[in-house]
Amino acid sequence: MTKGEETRSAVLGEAIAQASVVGLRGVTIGTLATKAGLSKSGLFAHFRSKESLQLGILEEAITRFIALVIAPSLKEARGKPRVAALLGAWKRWARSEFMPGGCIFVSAIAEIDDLEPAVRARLVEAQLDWLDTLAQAIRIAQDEGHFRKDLDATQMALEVLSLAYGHHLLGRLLRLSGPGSSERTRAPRRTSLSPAEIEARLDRAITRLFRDAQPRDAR
Amino acid sequence: MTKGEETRSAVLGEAIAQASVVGLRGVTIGTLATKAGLSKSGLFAHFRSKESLQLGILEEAITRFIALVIAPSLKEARGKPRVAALLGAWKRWARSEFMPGGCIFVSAIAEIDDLEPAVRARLVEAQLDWLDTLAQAIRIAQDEGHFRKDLDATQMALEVLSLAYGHHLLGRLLRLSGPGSSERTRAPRRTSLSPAEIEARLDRAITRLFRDAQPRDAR
DNA sequence: TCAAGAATAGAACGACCGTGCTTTTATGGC
DNA sequence: GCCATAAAAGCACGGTCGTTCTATTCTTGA
Repeated sequence: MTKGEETRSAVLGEAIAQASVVGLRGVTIGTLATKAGLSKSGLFAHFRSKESLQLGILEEAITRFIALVIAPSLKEARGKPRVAALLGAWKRWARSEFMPGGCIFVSAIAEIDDLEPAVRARLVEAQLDWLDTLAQAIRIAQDEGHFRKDLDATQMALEVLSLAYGHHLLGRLLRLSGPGSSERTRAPRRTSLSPAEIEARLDRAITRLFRDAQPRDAR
Repeated sequence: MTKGEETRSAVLGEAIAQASVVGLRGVTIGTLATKAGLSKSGLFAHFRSKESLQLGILEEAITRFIALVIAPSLKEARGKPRVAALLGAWKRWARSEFMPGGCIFVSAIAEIDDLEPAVRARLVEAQLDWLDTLAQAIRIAQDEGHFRKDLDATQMALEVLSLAYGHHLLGRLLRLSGPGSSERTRAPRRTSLSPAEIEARLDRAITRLFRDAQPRDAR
């Protein structure tokens, strides 16, 4: 790998971290350059525009997603184990140390309205692929007899992904509201919810989904 | 209402629309002033800092949320009807015409990492209140015998909200990927998903949740 | 080893950001 | 209808944004 490619990929690593926190739009060339130990123009030379930088970040994230989530799971046994592996890998992905702000795709989807059209299109493509992968794994699980035949695989994939994304959002909401929050006075007997709680409850929800998806005679 | 209060609230209305699209952080004083037909400094005088503007936007959104979602639903009959009303009102809320970018809270939660601490704290407070309201309504439904006694109300509230937020994100992801997207070639037989589809599937998921929550003898 | 070319730095640009200060204009109670 | 006061505009500031152009330093293959 040539020197240029090397720094470019190092920059993208930093950029992913930054984007996961402040969003794709919030990644600033100046700040990114400083963090990466480059001058603004030195960094800029690698990407010839901000849009192309954003596309580069997204592409790098997609590559890592495939390597860390999709590929290992596809090596698992067909059927329920593979579906479970996909979800387990995603949960690990969502708290990867290289994305301190959580899953970069969730952030990007939330800010989709003001993304450059090309970036938005690529994001949609990637998410549809991911959804399709999930649905396909579920269909295979149906064929294997692990899940009910009359199950709607698309529906289940969508539910499971929604639960994951929703819990991810809510978990981060609480993670960043530590004991420093001004007044703990009000709100007397409030629903107990810590980030760890939320993760456990996501597990519970998915477990229930899986149980419901099993053939009747297996329940 | 004095003139100042009048324009202030008009500005906040515009600001909510803007924030739902570009996020709280993306709301710029200059752009907002232009949209509202004011000069930058004229608008700035109403809020003495950007942080206080953001807090004002959030507070106004919370007020509207209570008026449009919480209050009407609490007038519904105790039990399942009230829970259903809350969810129905939320779905209407999420596509209110005054929030062209979708639910402002979902956007805000996604960008929570880089919100001013005070704004973040208020957002957390509001979301916990909302979650609590939902859980409480579910508990009442249990007392009324509409839902199983051994149900975990917090768990169900979290699941339902996660599904709503997750579907909201994914629905918007597709809504903004109209027929203009460059290449429709690849990805041959892809899972059929339009925004309307997604909303219908959210309904299906919630219906299933409700059915599972009913006492066994009612199923 | 040395030159060709890649990689980076430096300085500058116009535009917009949030925020103060001063001045002008509109409002509303007497 | 006048006038104290509220509301809005005008203007200027230091900073940062993305981007361009030029100059310098480093890589690398013959």
